[in-house]
Amino acid sequence: MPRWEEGAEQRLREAALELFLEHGYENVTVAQITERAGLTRRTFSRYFADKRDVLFAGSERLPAVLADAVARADAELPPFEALLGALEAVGDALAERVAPHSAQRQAIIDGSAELRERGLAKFAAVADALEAALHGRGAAPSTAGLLANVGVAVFRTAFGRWVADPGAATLSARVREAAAELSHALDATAPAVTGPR
Amino acid sequence: MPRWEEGAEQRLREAALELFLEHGYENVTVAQITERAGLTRRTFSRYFADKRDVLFAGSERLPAVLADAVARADAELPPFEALLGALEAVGDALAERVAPHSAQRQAIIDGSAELRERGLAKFAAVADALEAALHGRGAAPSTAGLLANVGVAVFRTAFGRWVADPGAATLSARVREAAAELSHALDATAPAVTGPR
DNA sequence: GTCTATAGGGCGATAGAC
DNA sequence: GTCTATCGCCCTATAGAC
Repeated sequence: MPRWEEGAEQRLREAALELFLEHGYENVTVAQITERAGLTRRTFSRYFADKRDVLFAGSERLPAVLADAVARADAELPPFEALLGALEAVGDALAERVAPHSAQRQAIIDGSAELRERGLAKFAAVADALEAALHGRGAAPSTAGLLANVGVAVFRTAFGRWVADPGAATLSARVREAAAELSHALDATAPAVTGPR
Repeated sequence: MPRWEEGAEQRLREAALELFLEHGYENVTVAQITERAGLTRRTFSRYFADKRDVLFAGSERLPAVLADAVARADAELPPFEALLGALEAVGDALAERVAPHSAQRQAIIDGSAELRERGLAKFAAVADALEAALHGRGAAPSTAGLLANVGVAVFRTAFGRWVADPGAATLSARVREAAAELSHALDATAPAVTGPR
C-alpha cells in the first residue's frame, strides 16, 4: 500500500481547475490548490514549474509528436503540405484527449493575461519544433520558421473554431478549412507581392 | 532646475540593459536597476508594470499604429495586401527607432524564457489589433484573426532577418521577401488543400 | 515610501517501497 | 541497503496594498 493517496499530479490539476473556475485564476493561491488536493505547497513545485503550468501540463509531448509526424511525411510532399498533414493527423488525437475540459480551460485562459502569455509560449514551442522538422526536410532555416509559424496560426484558428463548437466538425476538418481560406486570401494578394510594385 | 535628474524612465531602461548584459536577466534584481539609475524600487513600478516590461516599453503604440494603417489602406485592396502594406510602412519607421540597441536587446530576450513569453504577448497584441482592423474592413472575424496572425508571422520572420543583418536590406524589403516566400510555398500546396484528397 | 502576501526555489529530513 | 515521493523550514524577490 502506498503511503500517500496516488495520482498527486492529477489531483493537483483537478483541484486547480475547480478553484480557478470558482474564484478566478488570480484569486487562487498555490497553497489553496495543494490544500484541496491534500498535499503541500512544496509538492506542487515538483510537478509544475509554476502556477500557470498546472493548466498546460500534458502539452510537453506535442511539439515532438508533431515534428515526428512532419519528418515521417512523404519526402515528395512540399513542405507546407507535409506540415498540414501532420497538424490534421495529430490534431484529432489531441482533440479527443482534451475534449472533456477544453471549454472550461479555455475560458480560464482567456480571462487571464498571464495565462494567455503562457499559451502563446506553448504554441511557440510547437512552432520551434515544426521549424526544425521542416529544416530537416530541406527547407531553408528562415523559411522553415515562417512556414512553421503560419502552420501554427492555421492550427490556432482551427482549434479556436473547434473549441467554440466541437460537434460541428472535427479538428482536422477545421484545419483544412482554415488552410483553404488562407490559400484563397493569399492568391488574391500574390500578384501584388511577387509582381512589380 | 528640476528636483530630480531628468529622464528617469530612460535611465532605468539603460541601467537595465547594461545590467542584463553584464549578469544575465535572471540574475539582476529590480533593486539593482533602480540603484544604478539613482532611483528607488518604488519608482520603477511607476514606469513599468513589471521587470520584463523594462525591455518592451515603447511598444504600446505599435498595435494601434498598425491597425490605423490597415484601416486607412485603399478599400479596394484585398485584406492581406492591406495588411502587408501596413507592415511595410510602419516597419521602416519602427526599424529606425529601435536600430541602436536591437541586437543586444534581442540577445537578452533570446536568453530568457520569461522574456520570450513577453515578446510573444506583444506580438499577440499586434495581431489582435490587426484582426480588429481587418474585421473593420469587412473580413469575417475568424478569417481576420487568421490573416492577422499570418501577417505577424511574416513580420516576425522579416524582423529576425533584419536584426541579423540590418545593413543588408530594409525591414520593409524583408517583409516583401517573406511574403513572397510564403505565397510561393502555399502555391505549391494549394491544390492538395483545396482540391480532392 | 513602507509593509505584506505570495511565488519560487534550495536543502535536507523522513517514511514507505523495493 | 537504495530509491522515490513527500514534507518542513528556510530564504529571496516580486507585486501590489496601504
